[in-house]
Amino acid sequence: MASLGELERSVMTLLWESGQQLSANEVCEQLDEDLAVTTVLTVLARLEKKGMVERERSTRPHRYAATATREEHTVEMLNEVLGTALDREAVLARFIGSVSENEAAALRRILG
Amino acid sequence: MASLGELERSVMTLLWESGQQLSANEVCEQLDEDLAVTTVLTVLARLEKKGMVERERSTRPHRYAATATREEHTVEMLNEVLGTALDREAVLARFIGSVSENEAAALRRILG
DNA sequence: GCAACACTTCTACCGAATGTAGAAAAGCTG
DNA sequence: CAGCTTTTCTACATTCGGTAGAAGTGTTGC
Repeated sequence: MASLGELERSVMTLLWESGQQLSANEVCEQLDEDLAVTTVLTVLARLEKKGMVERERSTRPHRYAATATREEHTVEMLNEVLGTALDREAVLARFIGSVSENEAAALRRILG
Repeated sequence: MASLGELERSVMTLLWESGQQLSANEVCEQLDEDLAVTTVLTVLARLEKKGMVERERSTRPHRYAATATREEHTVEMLNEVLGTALDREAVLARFIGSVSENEAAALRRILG
């Protein structure tokens, strides 16, 4: 389970893109919408509960960072979806067939 | 967006497994839980709205069927997730690295 | 054609998740 | 300690999904 709401996703995107620990205030400023800091704090707390964000509590503005990179997270999601398949190989086959030729070529390279 | 609730998923599984059009009553009977038919009708209507189910309105017990096979649907989900990636090739590479050796072998075969 | 039954639609309620933020509490700094 | 910054608590609104009764519509046997 790692379904994210709209705002939660925006915050994650920010954390992923910044690649560093950010304070709630920094997140708040860098978001497009004009939200109260408490709102951002609530969202960060929820993301922490979901395990998507780690909080450094030893500094005074607490600092938050994504626990996984964006790519790692995406791969987790992919595996979650694949886990619902009855016939994994069949699904993989179709899936591979659905990506671009360039991507298929990259896969060939990777698979050796 | 095609996130499914528990019951919605059960109903889809049933439709996928039966592979045919079913009436609300049939779905109801074949479900493990003991639900009112109206409940099943509500769920089927919601699934129809989500585009996951097609309804034949010309027969009297309306008949419902999945619009895509289970595999097609899973692949769609995979593509949806992949669509959120910035660097698709990187994600694909990691993803492929996360499947079993057997599956990787199957992919090699498929990719020719 | 109508009564009785089958089926569908409407409406509603509940709980959980998410967006939103004020009020209150806690920590820091001069 | 006073005042500011930051965090926590609490709360409310909305939406989604599970659940189903009441009311409406279609069908069928007579």
